[in-house]
Amino acid sequence: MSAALVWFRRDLRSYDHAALHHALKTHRPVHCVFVFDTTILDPLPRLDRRGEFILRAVEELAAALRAMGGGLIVRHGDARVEIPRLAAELGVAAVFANRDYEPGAMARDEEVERRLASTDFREFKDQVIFERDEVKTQGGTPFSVFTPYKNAWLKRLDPADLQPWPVEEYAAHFAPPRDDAALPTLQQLGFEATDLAELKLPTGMSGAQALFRDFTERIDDYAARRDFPAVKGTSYLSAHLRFGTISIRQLAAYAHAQSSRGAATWLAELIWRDFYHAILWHHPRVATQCFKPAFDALRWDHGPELFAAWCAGRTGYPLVDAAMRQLTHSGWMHNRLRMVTASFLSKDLGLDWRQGEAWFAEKLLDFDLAANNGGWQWAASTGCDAQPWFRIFNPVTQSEKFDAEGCFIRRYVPELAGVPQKFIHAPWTMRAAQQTACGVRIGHDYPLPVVDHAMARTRTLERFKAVRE
DNA sequence: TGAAATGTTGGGGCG
DNA sequence: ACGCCCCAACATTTC
Repeated sequence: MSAALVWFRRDLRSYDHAALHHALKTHRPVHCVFVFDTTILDPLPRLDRRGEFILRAVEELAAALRAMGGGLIVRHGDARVEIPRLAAELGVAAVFANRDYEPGAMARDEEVERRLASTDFREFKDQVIFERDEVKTQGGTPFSVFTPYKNAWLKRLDPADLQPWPVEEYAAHFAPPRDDAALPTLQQLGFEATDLAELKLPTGMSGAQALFRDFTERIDDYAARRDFPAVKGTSYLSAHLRFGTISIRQLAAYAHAQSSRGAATWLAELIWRDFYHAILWHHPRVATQCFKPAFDALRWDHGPELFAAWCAGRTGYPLVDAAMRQLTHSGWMHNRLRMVTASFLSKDLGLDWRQGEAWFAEKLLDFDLAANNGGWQWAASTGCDAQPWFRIFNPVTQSEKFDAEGCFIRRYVPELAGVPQKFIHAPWTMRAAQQTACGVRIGHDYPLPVVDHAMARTRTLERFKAVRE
């Protein structure tokens, strides 16, 4: 048996791991490596929480591999250079990795494969249940509408698709730990300490499992509770799915085995994730352009001050502002609010969805290009199976429906803490005396609405009418 | 995974 | 008793 190298990327776990399983099964000894990739990390802000989240996950991964008799080699540099160099140094016959579907990652992997020369580069499906063109229409074309995709996905699903890829039983094939496995510090990676610990977001595989265990107690209520940001209704697993500290097969298998409406609804969300990954793989152009080319002609407004107000959570619409502050404060935003704020940016402020997409990409701990892009194009009505362009969220109505008592608003917009429920969704409708009574001056302590929704709606309808068909 | 505009219906007040 | 109006409640259509 020849030696192999398993390259960890967005699959930071030591169980149910396709590349690790296949490497261990067919090679010996098997080395493991993680590269803190400077081409990815260096452009991030110094206070980005992802540096620490990844470091914590890699620490736990290294410990778990050591516990099985292996180890994790760690490099800090350009993966396109580090991986071929390490493969040559170790004299491995093959490099194993789990497939990544982002255009940039695919280009990187192709470059690595070229530089590996005679060393095999083997990639595996791991981060989704069905990848690329595995789910297609009867005519063999890719789906561009979710519901038929989901139906075909469910029909195609076989228990084998949800089986874990075992690791531990092949532990004897691990190469023993080397002496160059020391982890860099956060500072050496170029990041400053963040508030990740204060946020109490569980990290690593163990943190992911703890979150999942907690969610299994609530999954049956998911359908009924998921839309209310003040309620603990969602799984809070998104960042862990992003970095692979939990296995998609473990989650999908659990959800599929349940019979509740909540579990079925949550499984549909996991299928959305597969769907958007397939869309990005089939249509890499969506990363920078509208899925529907006709909408590339949309003339978005130029409004740097409006964009700044949106980012800062100072638009004057309480639910939008609470959501934007939740994002900055915690690196996460409730999914209902991702729709509300995305709709507000593109339909109320009239700004290019790519501006909002970029802000989310910078701020979200769970940022994933495929899902983020898909969600933004859905909200902006430029995407596949997007919401119709004339379907425009009313930020006040959404607030009344999904944060009726204003609990969520008051949590993130303390200026409005004293505003009575009757006015919490539209505080500018209070008379001066009422504002004084509840301790806030609208336009002074908290902004007046930066746009009028009714007028903005009319403008958006005109904007889209100009380019429809 | 909307909301607004418009249309319809039916109960109650009233002359 | 009856027609008329008002308007809430619901349904449909339009964007």
